[in-house]
Amino acid sequence: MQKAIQSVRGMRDLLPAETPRWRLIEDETRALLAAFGYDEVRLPLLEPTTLFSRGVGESTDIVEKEMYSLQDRDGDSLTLRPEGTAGCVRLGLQHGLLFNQQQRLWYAGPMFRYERPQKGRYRQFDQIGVEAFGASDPALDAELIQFGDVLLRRLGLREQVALELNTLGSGDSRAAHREALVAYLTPLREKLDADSQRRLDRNPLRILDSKDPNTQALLKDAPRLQDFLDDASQAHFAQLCAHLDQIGISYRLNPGLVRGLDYYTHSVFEWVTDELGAQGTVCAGGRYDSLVEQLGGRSTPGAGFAIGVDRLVLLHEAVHGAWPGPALDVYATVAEPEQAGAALAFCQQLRAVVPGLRVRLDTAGGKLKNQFKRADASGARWALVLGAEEIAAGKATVKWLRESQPQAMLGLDELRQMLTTTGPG
RNA sequence: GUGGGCGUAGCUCAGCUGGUAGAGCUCCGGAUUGUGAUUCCGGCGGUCGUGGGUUCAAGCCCCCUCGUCCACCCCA
Repeated sequence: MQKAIQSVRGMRDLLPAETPRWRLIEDETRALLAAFGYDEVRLPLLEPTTLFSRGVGESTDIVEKEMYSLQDRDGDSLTLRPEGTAGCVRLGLQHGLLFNQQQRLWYAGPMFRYERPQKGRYRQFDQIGVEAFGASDPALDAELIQFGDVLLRRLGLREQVALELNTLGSGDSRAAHREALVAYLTPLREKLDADSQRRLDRNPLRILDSKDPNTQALLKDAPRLQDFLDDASQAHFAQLCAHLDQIGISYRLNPGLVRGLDYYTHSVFEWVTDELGAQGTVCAGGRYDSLVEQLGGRSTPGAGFAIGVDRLVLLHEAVHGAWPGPALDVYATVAEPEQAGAALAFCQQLRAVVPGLRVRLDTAGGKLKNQFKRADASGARWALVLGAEEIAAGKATVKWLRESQPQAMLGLDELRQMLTTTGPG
């Protein structure tokens, strides 16, 4: 025996028992996106590496150590997309969709980051990205949050998820605060915990969120981002909060909420649950007014968020448990191998006459007893027997597997009648 | 990248102080010539994750390594 080949670490297979739950979440999201007037785009999985180093930020964890990069045959550096926003902006610029226009776009598919896998975190993971361009009004930020609220309600997950909100202010105010923070902390460097010492160079904002009590004590008099917000930034955020109040969406202000991607400005938000362990962020996003310019376009405001499909699936499973029902309505058995051809024909006639009916024909053969065992295990509501007698009469024997109803031999028309008038089981 | 838990049949797991690898479920056959979910009988199924070491003897002890899960970090 050859050594069995396994899937790549952190890249999962989805088995038949799980895919219906995925489809439920994908279908609900797609329907809601249509209802909000969003248009679908499809993006390549592979992009030029520079798109991400320029878009996401040179010194972010994603770019520094998590990208799957490879050399193309002509020496160009390509990267498996670690997130979707940069690619979506690239698409908009390349096709002239952004300048002086309003665009509402969405896309779905896998993203790739080289991280240590754990619950809710995988090297290939699925996102549905929602992006809106051309509007700087906080009403857009509010609508993106409203979308998340409605989606979570539709999935029956709203009670398990809370909204966290923060503002980073304009690019200028963010930079000024960062400078002041670094100036304040640098003399204290030796007293910080190890993680925060590293953050001091990379992402000082995150130090504010340190779990180390010693570090927290040192931060008591640290410069606060709020004090650096200019009037316009403050007004923008106040307006967003007012909108949310008006549509009845409650939120928790979290000054420690700092998105790890460099492109965020003004509002940032996360939908968070505590039912998934450490990786509890189920959707997250914010405004990125300077990203388009950073990627070479005319300055265009934008905002968006990403839905972590893997995590929504996990949460749905944790909250709603077993799901869904059986995948079959009818399981057809064949008495002897000689009747297989006629059975193939009969099953297809049945599918044709009853649209949507799910009919599986047993092709494993063997004793009728075993075919019935499989019929039972399949979850189907009815079993059919196709044998010499039935074929000769152009009929099939129908047996109810879940209810006590008499077994009967019926023709195609009677069968259609019975199956279409029987309510859902 | 760091830390901890776990790797024994297709699945869930037992396996004592080192002494001939087990159970339940699944699957197949039979009791029942063409009828499941209950019962009874029988059967298939294992390089004990991999490689090395200690020992008369290793699933068990030691070392390496791989995989997996959870956490840190970070993020969807």
